[in-house]
Amino acid sequence: MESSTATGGGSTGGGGGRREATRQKLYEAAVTLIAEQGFSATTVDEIAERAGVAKGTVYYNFASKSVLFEELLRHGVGLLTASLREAADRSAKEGGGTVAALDAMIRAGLVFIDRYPAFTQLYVAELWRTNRAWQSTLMVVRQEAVAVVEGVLRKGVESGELSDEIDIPLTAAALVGMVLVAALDWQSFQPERSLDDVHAALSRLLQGRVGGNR
Amino acid sequence: MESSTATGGGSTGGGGGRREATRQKLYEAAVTLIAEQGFSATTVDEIAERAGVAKGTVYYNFASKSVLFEELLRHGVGLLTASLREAADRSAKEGGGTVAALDAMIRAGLVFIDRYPAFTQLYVAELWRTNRAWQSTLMVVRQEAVAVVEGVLRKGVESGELSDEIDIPLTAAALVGMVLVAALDWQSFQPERSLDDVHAALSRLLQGRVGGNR
DNA sequence: GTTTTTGCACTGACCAGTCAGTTCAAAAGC
DNA sequence: GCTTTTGAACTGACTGGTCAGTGCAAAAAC
Repeated sequence: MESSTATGGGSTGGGGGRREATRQKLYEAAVTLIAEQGFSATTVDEIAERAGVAKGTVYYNFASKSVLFEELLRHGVGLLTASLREAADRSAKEGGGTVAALDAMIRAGLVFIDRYPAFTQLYVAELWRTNRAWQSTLMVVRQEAVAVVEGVLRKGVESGELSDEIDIPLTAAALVGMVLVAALDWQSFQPERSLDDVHAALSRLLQGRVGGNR
Repeated sequence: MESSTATGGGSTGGGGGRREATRQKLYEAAVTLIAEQGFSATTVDEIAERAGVAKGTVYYNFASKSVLFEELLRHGVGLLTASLREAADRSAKEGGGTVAALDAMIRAGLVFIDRYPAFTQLYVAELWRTNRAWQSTLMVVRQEAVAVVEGVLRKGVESGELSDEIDIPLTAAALVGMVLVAALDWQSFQPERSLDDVHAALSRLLQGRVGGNR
């Protein structure tokens, strides 16, 4: 269903769907390899080989190795952000309140990581690196994701559900970190656990049933 | 001065001898560079230059680039573990209970990260990578650190202070992640905040004053 | 006199990026 | 219909450069 049509219907660009399919294959190959080995240790030859494509094709489709990587990052974080936002909105519609919304976002985060573990790994590994070409891309993209969480927290404070003592940016970062790290640990070191287990543990922590009042 | 190595500390100039001093300088140079650029993107020549040492000296002191890195990891995580354990023990001696011990460990973690940001960054970036030579080293060393947190949680459950519903390994991972990510975010994106601010935010989260009962 | 460091030339592997050439399906010409 | 042309997509050998690691004689430190 993919490549045979060169017609491309109303799509822009001369080649139609073939090109997009190639790019997709390259993304997929790159994300796994870079997550496993890191950006510098992954060669363009490897990416091309894993995608089943010649090296030249990589450079036909992307200006450089790092441009390929940057577009990968943008695409992936876009997906995550959309997923978080959707979870928050749905929860809001169901009228569960702020804590329910946070909980829904935790679950959405876990589902995302479960589905795209390689991307998550790569994101975490690169996020705090300074001195790299794509650093600014990463910062923008990070802020987008954290902002979704901050938005929910802010609403909670405004509505009086959450104490106005809480530090919104720091708390948002901590929550994101909690989910990220717990999920990566789950994938790497306790893959036998179910998503529900992990969600339950994080939920308990969020709701203060670990260190909390009783 | 700013020494962001996790390798400094303890041994004063006198004890180690000339060779040890050289190794320290190499650790310090390597940790910063690798945190900034990643392992593969950092060259041995760079490390030697930053350490103010000839390239041959690197190979006189370490069998290879990756051996240097592995020893760096072991050393750094050793310091972190010791610091966490000490915080937990001191808190236990003061009789503050489990939550106080967890809180003390959070602070110890923050202090460590504040002192050795480069090491922390590098550790997080490498921790979930598969396929690398030092992967097994990392797993051992990670388990050591998480085990300290798990120990405290376990004690809390046994003494009835914590619900026995909590999932100890997952909760420990989540707590570690929370501290790690919040601290790295603090360093990278909100460096103007004080350690106390960050500690307070995390403390609140731990004690359930965010999503918790009231 | 032994250990450690230096300086530097050298090698062999590896790798990002290039480019001249190939493929093939659709459009144009007949 | 059928041949020819076009050009986007793709190919893979090749280049120029980089880098881990070596070898070694001489200096420095202890």
